[in-house]
Amino acid sequence: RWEEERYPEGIKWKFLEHKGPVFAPPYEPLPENVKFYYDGKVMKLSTKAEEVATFFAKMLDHEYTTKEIFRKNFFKDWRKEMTSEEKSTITNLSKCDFTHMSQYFKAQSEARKQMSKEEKQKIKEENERLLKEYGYCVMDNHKERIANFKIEPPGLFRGRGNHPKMGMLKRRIMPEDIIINCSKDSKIPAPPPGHKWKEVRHDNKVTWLVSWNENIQGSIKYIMLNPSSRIKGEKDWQKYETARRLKKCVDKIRNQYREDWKSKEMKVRQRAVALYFIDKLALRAGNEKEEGETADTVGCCSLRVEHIKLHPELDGQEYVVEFDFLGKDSIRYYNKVPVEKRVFKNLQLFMENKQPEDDLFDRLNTSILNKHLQDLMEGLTAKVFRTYNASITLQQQLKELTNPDDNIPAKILSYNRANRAVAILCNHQRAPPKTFEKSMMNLQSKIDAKKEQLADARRELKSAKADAKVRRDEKSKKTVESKKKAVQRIEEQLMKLEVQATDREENKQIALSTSKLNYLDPRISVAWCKKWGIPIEKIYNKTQRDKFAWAIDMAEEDYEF
DNA sequence: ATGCTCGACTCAGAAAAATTTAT
DNA sequence: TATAAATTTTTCTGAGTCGAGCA
Repeated sequence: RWEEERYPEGIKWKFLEHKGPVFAPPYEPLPENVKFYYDGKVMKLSTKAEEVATFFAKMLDHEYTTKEIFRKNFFKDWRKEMTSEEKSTITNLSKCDFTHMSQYFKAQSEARKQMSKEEKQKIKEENERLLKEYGYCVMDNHKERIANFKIEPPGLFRGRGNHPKMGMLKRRIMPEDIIINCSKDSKIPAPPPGHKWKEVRHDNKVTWLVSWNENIQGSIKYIMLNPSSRIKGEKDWQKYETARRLKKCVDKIRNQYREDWKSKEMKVRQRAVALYFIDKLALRAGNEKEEGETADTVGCCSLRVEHIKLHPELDGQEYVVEFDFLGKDSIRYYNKVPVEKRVFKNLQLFMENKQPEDDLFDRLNTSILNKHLQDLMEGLTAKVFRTYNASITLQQQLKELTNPDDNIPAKILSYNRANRAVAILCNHQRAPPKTFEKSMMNLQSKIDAKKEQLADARRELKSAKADAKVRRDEKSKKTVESKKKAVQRIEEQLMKLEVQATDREENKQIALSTSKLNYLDPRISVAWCKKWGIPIEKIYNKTQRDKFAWAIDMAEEDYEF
């Protein structure tokens, strides 16, 4: 079994064979009748300029294309692709008219939807062929699914939030950009005809199969294995085992940081307050970021004075800290938290004589914090607290919310509520679905209809009972029984709908999947399912069952995180 | 020691695609 | 029963974390 350690320190595999990546399809120029207009006049673009223009045209309905930075970055990069003639003509983006191009793409996608069954089937088969050929590799003795075997196509960079590089051109990746990683004794993948790989290497200290440099941030991108693979699953399992080790010593660590709030050293106090936030609020570590290269977001260690407000008293509570900042992916974190007096006093001290844009923890960074954590427990880092607190919260909430007498849908509602508690803790949010209001109304009208149906069924039952009382024969007794069953069935259906409505309403802006996939020890969920006889499919879909296969056959109903 | 950069990996929500349900 | 709408699942790729290596 792969759960057992089989590799020497740092060695990730002994044998690795794969077919290399799938490249983005080449650009297909627009048909002659699709026009681009500049300053009201038709203009035929060179192929390169046209390709980049289509990227913009395809996004025309998106809010991005109205943003100043997006337009500026796009225009700058687009001009680099133009011929000198085009460059001298096209000098103002506002005079460019992409609407015809945009309409053409909309018509295309409409046509795609209207394709016949046979055509759709053909495309499906082609995708399956591609997956079969390029979607798998052999790592040691297993055939494993590859996560992202397709190279990202060229396009316009879309950052999250207020990203300074939004709209820049993401260039096309060629075989000459690609580094292949595989074992020496494997069949080396062949580059496309007429091309060469940048490099072929044989590094079994890393898990990736393919890498390339990306031109926006200058970072490296990788092709790696699917979460269902041994190499990812084993790592995932280890992550939860580390979090369980933290469970054993978390009380000691908490006592320690509470002591440190009183330390003579500023650095130690800051470390202790930051750790308290990470533990209590499940904040991310907060590495420093290069200014101007990315959106302005922060985590715990990079919090600035402007991100918190101190309220000696607020709404009847003492010592309230009000957090308001943008975290990962520019998701807003807003929270009012009552804290211990010592924490409050320390925060006042840290903020003394500082400007709003100054660091709150000026003597602290993630490296200092993680070094300290390493001393407290082997393998302990800031993110382990998130995993630990998420998993322990799920376990405890499940214990609290599961009612043994509930039916399966009600128990699943309890599960979702426990999951939701974790998502809220971790601040996993989503944009409310576009159709949310409408979908709630539909559900409500279904509930109303069901209620009426129930009332009818009850009336029928009543009259059947009266009838049976008079006639006192077998046949009318049977009628009563069947009417009773009908009422019960409808009651159950109604209840199911009401549960669904509650669940959906509570879930409006909460994203459950991130915590489910990355923070909750799956063995807790598996054990809960076993304990209450809930089919695992009700909790995990196919992908999730594949990812958590290790937990599904490992955990028994008495598993404790 | 310390700080900085880079590489490799995990984690993140949006969007597209597939599937299910309603009409 | 075909089509459209709603919902769920999968894909996509950007955004973090964290440790190693180097000056």
